[in-house]
Amino acid sequence: MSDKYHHGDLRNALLEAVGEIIQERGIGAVSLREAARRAGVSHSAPAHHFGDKRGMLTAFAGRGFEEFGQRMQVAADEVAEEGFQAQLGAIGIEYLRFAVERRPYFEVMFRSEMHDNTDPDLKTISHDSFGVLMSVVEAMGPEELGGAEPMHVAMGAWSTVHGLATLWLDGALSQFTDEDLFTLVQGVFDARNAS
Amino acid sequence: MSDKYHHGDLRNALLEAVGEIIQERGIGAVSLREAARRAGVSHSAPAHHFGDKRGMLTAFAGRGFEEFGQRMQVAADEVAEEGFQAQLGAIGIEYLRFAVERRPYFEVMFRSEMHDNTDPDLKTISHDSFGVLMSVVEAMGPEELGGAEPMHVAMGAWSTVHGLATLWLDGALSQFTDEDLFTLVQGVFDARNAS
DNA sequence: CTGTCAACTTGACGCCGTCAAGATACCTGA
DNA sequence: TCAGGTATCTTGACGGCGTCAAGTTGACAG
Repeated sequence: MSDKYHHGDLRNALLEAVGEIIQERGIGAVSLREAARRAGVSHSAPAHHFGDKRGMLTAFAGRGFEEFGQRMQVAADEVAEEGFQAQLGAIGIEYLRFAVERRPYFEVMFRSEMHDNTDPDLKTISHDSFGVLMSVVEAMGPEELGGAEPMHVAMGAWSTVHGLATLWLDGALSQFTDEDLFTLVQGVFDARNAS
Repeated sequence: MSDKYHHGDLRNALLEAVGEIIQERGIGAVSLREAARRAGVSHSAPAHHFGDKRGMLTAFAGRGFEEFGQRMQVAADEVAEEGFQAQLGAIGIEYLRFAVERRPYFEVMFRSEMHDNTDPDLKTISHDSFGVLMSVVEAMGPEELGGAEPMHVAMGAWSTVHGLATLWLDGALSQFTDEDLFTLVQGVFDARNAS
């Protein structure tokens, strides 16, 4: 399969390569030609599968959102019996865990200039991811919400973990280790519930 | 001055050009050569002032943090007599306002691969910006903090507004208008204080 | 076996960042 | 005043990049 003229699974191989490149050399090092090189094909083979660079990263982001959405759903389901606050906490922790463990996906997913955020498939799947959080909040009663709008509670939770994730990935929290990040988010959650 | 061999103020002109490029064509369109073109100099003139592309964006980020820190300080000072919660709110609003109004700066400031975040000057000035928020939180008494760690409260506030800002800039909140963004953050703050 | 079509290659174009070498203007000091 | 040095900017080159056009290969249906 490796020395065939037709690769057989080039599309997947290229997306795998994109992940490796980001992991090894950062998001700035991603190129169609480097991905092609790693997949063992010619420099313009990727264009036939993705159109252009943006198309390739859009497909990559789609893959990321797929795994992301599943992990959010699993995290929420696992603690469903422990109440809504536990679910929000679990989603938040899993959000950060995804950002750290799957950094290549996360970076492309939330960098609008990297992909085509008007792509219908991408819009659908990214919207679904947010739906996991939103459905938890919408299931909460007025007493759990403290009388606040569900949307405001959801956006507050989402913004906080997203902010922590991006600040950490951008090195703004270099004072903290990986370990610290999770004790930090727990502390932030606790501080919030306390006030 | 415009047709002199020596530009006279090239460094500033280039940084201005960078801002224009990002505003007009996005952060992906920034290049040393385009900045040079807009400043009316040859393609490799920028290298003499900034070393390389990363150096130019590091200087640009430094400019951004300078304005950013001043605005945070002014925002905190203006409502100093209204209490700590008012100060936190004012800082948060100003944070978002800066992200929206000065998007070119904000994007480069918080994209680690764009600049050199080991640069001593940049580290100092970005650390000072966070100091504005930190000093407000540290001035709060245990009753205002609800018994929580000051660092946790500060990180919670910072993460939330930073998350909102980046999500908005990345188009993840395309459902909301500019106007909505500020009513949204107010709603998020209110929802938090209510619970 | 043959025609068709998708998958991939080859080669070219202009833009990019970077480097080396050269040209120009300012500026100090005698 | 002017000579030399230095900072500033130009010119030209290199390889890597994204993209496009045209050609080649191989699978597969009839």
